[in-house]
Amino acid sequence: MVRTRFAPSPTGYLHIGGVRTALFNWLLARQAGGQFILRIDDTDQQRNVEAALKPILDGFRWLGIDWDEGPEVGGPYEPYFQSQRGEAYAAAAARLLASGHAYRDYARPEELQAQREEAEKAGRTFVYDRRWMAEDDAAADRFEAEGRTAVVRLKMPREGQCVIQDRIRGEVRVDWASEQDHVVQRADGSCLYHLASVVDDHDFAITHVVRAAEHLPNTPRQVFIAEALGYTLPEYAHLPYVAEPGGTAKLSKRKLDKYLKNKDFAQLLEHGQRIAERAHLTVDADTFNPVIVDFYRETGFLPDAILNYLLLLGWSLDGSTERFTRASMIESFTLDRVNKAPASFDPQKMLAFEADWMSELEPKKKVAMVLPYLQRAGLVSQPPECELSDKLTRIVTAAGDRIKVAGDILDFDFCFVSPENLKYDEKAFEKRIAKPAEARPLLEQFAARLASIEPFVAERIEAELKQFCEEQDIKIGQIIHALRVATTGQPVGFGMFETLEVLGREQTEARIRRAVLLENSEKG
RNA sequence: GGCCCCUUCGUCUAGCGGUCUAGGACACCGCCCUUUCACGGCGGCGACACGGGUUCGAGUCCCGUAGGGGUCACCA
Repeated sequence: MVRTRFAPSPTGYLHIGGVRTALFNWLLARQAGGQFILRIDDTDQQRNVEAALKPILDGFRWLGIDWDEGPEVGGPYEPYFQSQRGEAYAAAAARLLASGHAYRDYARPEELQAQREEAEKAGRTFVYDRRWMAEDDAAADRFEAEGRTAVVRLKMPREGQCVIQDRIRGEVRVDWASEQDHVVQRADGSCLYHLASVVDDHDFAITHVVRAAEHLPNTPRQVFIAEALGYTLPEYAHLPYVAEPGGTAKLSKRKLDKYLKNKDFAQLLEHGQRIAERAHLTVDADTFNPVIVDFYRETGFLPDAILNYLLLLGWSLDGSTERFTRASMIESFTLDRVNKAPASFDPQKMLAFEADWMSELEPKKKVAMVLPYLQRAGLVSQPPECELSDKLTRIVTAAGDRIKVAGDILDFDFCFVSPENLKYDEKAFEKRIAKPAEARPLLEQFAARLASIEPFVAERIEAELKQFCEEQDIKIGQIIHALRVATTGQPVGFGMFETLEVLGREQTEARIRRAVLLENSEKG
């Protein structure tokens, strides 16, 4: 049986690095037919755990990373909130005390701090001399008479080594002497994270502790606690962390300013912001960025693409397989092929995976993804008219790879506005319509021929325009750019004939006539 | 600073002593396709951090050096 867990603190957002850690845990459990558990590390007792947890659970749900036990679904080891398991931790602390693996310590924080600074000044490693350790009740009484209160501290070994067998790093050895007598229980009886974590992993029957490498230095003390409590150690696997774009430092949500200096990161963010703005999304400036999962959901990424990208950040099957579906990643994932070195987050490659997955999405699904953006932008009525889905299918098909994320549909907003509301790109209008002397007459003449195109479909439109060019003895390039600007307002877009078909005969004609009559000053 | 971890193209990586004049992907640069922008096709640029060993032979094993990172709480 394999049981893995991901243990988020309720912080109000789901970090992309956290998703990768969760993904690896999830993969391991799914592949073995085991369980993936979500445990909430809220020993810090925040005010509004529920609200801070929601974005995290929503994020996992959206990504399709489902948990077998945890918040909302419960499970045989309820509760899964550390804040509700204080008694279990306190009992463990008592056992540690009883067995002599921990002691009551009456030091005041400032006293220890002073010792610490002194040691640092003298250039030696701080080792607590256990001056305020109470080994018996008499000592405890004496300290209490001084008005001191006790915390429970681990009585760490001061010789020998802790040997950790890590599934990714191999054997890691640390001298016990370099460890501190960590506090595991406060004077008020509440317990600290390391004790809680070890107790939970044991009580929840976790078999594999797969977590970020930053926890590696914490592992000796956890091993000490687990062994003192007589627990069987779980398998440990410390993942290299996800590094910042273009760098090697750990990706953090608090260093956005720095990441903005990375061109690719800034570009991705701007891409998202443009979508948010046009779709009138109310986004939280604090969490709307490529480090946080919400960003991808709100701009219309595919969960499969994100998972695929994250899977390959620090793991590979071989030198060439890039594309993984959920099923294939569950089948192929193994811990021993996880890399040891940090992998830097590459916004461009993330987008490349997204584009790839999007290109294989059937039109029907694309339409469904894209529709909410048009509705929020106020470009289509709500509920949509029945012809709309047909129109959207044609747009989405014609747009093809140009729609990388669902929100990109708003690049084609010109399909949905009335001729008088069409906005023209100024430079394009100047270059293609205002300046060339032949543009307006050609447009007018072609507009006159629209009526004869039957049916009004791309193929027929193309034939008609080509014939028109032949008659006029011009190259197609001499009119098509003007035609594009006149009908879409844009210098670029998808196929011209598909565009006109989508717009329809009346719209096409009305737009050409408006463009022809338009003075430069009123392109608005 | 102590302790721990890491080190192949700009980035993600393949490589588990000879098949490596180091392979793939993203990015970048050309060319082709083309009504624009994309897509696509073809080609190009581009890396074993350094120094010692071991070995007939090292990207691959060992030891140093350098660099990078993580961590050192009555936070999680």
